[in-house]
Amino acid sequence: MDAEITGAHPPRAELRLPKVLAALADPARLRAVRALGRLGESPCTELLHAAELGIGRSTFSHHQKVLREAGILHAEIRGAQRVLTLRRDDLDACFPGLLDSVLATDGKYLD
Amino acid sequence: MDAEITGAHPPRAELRLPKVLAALADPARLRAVRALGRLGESPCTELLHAAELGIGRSTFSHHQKVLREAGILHAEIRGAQRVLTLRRDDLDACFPGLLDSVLATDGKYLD
DNA sequence: GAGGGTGTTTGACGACCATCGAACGTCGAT
DNA sequence: ATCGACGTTCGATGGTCGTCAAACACCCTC
Repeated sequence: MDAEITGAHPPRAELRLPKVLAALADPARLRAVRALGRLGESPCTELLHAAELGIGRSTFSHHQKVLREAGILHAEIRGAQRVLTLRRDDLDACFPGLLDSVLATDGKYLD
Repeated sequence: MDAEITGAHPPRAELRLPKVLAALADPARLRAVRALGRLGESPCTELLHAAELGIGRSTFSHHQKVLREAGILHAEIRGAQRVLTLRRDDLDACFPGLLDSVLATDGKYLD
């Protein structure tokens, strides 16, 4: 049965800018978010490969948790896998222009 | 004689998004940047008080250095004090919309 | 129900970070 | 020359972070 990850997603009113910025500040997480922005949605392992992060599964799991707890992405259990999506509506409501800016930034300014 | 702080300000082409985000992710630095956005320009001590950071001078000096090395602000020696300004043009050129978003975010999403 | 794929959790380790106080250098004014 | 305001630098401390490997839990399929 499909299900939410209860308790792990902060509601919109509890999003905080410093936490969001800190979550986006790590190069691996930033690449994952930008890849997810292109893909629309993606299971963890698929995103791990698509973003070419060069890190292990457990480390990615940690990053995914940080992004989730910052309110940046949403995880939904679908069958055997967790499908990740960006929380575009909530981010745009709280921090207008921030996500668009991060997704649109030229790749030459990444590393 | 008035002077630049040579060597401490990265040129526009060397700005990096993870570094900028990391610099903005600290609550004290974020408040300082937002206060500086309101003031336009400000000497260190004045900004330290205007932003109500609750930290000492040496700690503020450290934060100012982090922001400067990330390319977020510019420091100019004017007489006995350092006058700080945001590098709006460079930030807007590299990360369109980012600074505006950070400055415009509602204060209720800060802490 | 056995097996393979998927992702999490735990413990550990090294690196980095925010903070402070004290000492220092510099500038303008007295 | 001395003084006070301004800001930096240094060393130390306590906390947080990114990474990994190993072990675990879950789900789907055969």
